[in-house]
Amino acid sequence: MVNKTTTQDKILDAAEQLFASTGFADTSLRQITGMAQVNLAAVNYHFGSKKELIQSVLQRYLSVLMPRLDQEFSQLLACQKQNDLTAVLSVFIKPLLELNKVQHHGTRMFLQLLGRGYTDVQGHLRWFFNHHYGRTLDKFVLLVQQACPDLPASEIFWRLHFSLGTVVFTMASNQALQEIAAADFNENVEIEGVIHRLIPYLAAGIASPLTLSGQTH
Amino acid sequence: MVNKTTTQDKILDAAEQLFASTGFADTSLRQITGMAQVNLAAVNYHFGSKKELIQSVLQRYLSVLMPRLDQEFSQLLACQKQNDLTAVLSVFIKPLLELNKVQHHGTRMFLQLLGRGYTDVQGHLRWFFNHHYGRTLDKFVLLVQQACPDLPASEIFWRLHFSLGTVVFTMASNQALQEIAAADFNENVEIEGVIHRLIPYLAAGIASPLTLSGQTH
DNA sequence: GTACATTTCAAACAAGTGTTTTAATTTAGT
DNA sequence: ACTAAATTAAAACACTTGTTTGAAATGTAC
Repeated sequence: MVNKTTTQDKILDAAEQLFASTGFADTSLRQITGMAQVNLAAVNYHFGSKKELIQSVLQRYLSVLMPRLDQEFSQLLACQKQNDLTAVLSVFIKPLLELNKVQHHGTRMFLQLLGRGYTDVQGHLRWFFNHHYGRTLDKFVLLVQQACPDLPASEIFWRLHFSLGTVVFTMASNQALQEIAAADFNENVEIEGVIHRLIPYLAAGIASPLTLSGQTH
Repeated sequence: MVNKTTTQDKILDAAEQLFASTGFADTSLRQITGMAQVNLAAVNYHFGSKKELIQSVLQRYLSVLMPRLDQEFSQLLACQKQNDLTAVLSVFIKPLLELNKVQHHGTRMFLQLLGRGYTDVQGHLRWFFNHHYGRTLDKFVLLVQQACPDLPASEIFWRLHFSLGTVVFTMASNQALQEIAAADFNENVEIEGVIHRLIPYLAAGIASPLTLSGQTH
C-alpha cells in the first residue's frame, strides 16, 4: 500500500487540468470524476461543493506561492534603498517557477488557473483571494509606489490593473499563444521565456511618463 | 405605428446589455427574452441559435467600426512617412468613440462585449472575427512594425498580445474598475478617460527596448 | 470477530439549458 | 374580403448541470 494517491488528490489533479484548459464554468463534475476514475458523489463528499473544489485547487498553489512572495516583498520593503521597478517585478520569477516543484506542470498550470479565475466571472474567487492574501498584495502596491514616486496613486491603480490584464490574459491563452509562436516564428518558448518577455513590457508600461494632454475632464 | 422597434431589435438590445454585464455563457435566452418582453422562441426564429445571436450583437458594432478603422489604417499606410507608435494607436480613438452614435452606451458596451468575447472561451467568435476582419488587422500589425523597425516580428507578436490582454481585461472589468476608482480616488473617469490612459501605457510597453538578458533558451 | 465510523457507489432529484413543435395570431398582397 | 405568408405564443422536448439519498463496501479499534 505504498504511494497511494487518495481520492481527494485524484480529484484535485483531474480538476486542475480540466479547469486550466476548459475554464471553471465549462468543466462539469462528471468530466472531473470521469478523468479521476472516481465516483461522482465523491466531490461533494470530500469538498462540499464545486465552489469549494475550485478554491481547493487554487489553494494548493497559493498556500505555497503567497507566503514566499510576502517574504520577498517584506525583505525589499525593509532595505530602504529605492528599488527600480524591474527589480520589484522580478521578485515574482523565482517563486513562480518553484511551483514546478509542487506539481509536474505547476507554474504553467497555476498561471493558467489564475487567468481563468479572473476571466471567468467567479465572484467568490476574487473574494477568496483578497480575503486570504490582500495584505501581501498591499505590500506589492507599496513597492511599486516607491519605485514610481512621480506617479499619483490613481494612475498606479489603473496601470497595475492594465498589467493584471496582460498577465491574466496571457496566461489564460498561454497555450494557444505558444502554439502560434511555434508555428509562425519557429520559436519554442516555455513559460519561463514568456515571463522574461513580460517583465520589461510591464515595467515600461507602468513607468511610462505622464501625458497631460487629451484628458477632456 | 411610428417608431416601432422590431422584435429583432428588442432582442438585440436586451442581449447586448446582459451579455456585457454577465458574459455570453452565463446569460440564458430566457433572461434575454424576459427583458426584451418577447417570446422565448423568437430568438431561434429570428437568429437561428444563441451562437448566431451573439455574433449578431457584435456585428452591429463591428460593421460600423471595422470599415472605419480599415480606412484609417490604409490612409496611414499610404503616406510614406514613418508613423510614431502613439499616432498609430490613437487611430482607434475616434472610431471607437463614434460608436456612441449607433447606440446609447455604444462605446462602453461594445468594448465590454469585446472583452467578454475574448475571455469567455467562445471559439466561434475568434473565428468569426478573423474571418471577417483579418485583413484589417493585418494592416494594423504592419503599421506597428513600421513604427518599431528595431523589433523582430516575433517580439511584436508577443507584445501585441500582451496589449490585447490589457485592453480586453480592462474593458471586461471596466465597470468594476470605474467604481473602485470613483470610491478610492474620488475620480470619475468615463470610457474616454480610460482610453486616454491606456494609449501611453500600451505605447510604452510595445516600444520598450529589447533586453538581451535572462533568456535561457 | 464484533461494532463502529469512514468511504464508495448507483440511482434519483430538482432545476436549468437551448431548441423544436404545433397551433394561434397578425400582417401583407391582390 | 379573402388568401397566403410571416410572425408570435405556449408547451413540450431532450439534455446537462450540481447536489442528495440510502444502501453497500471498506477500514479501524477494541
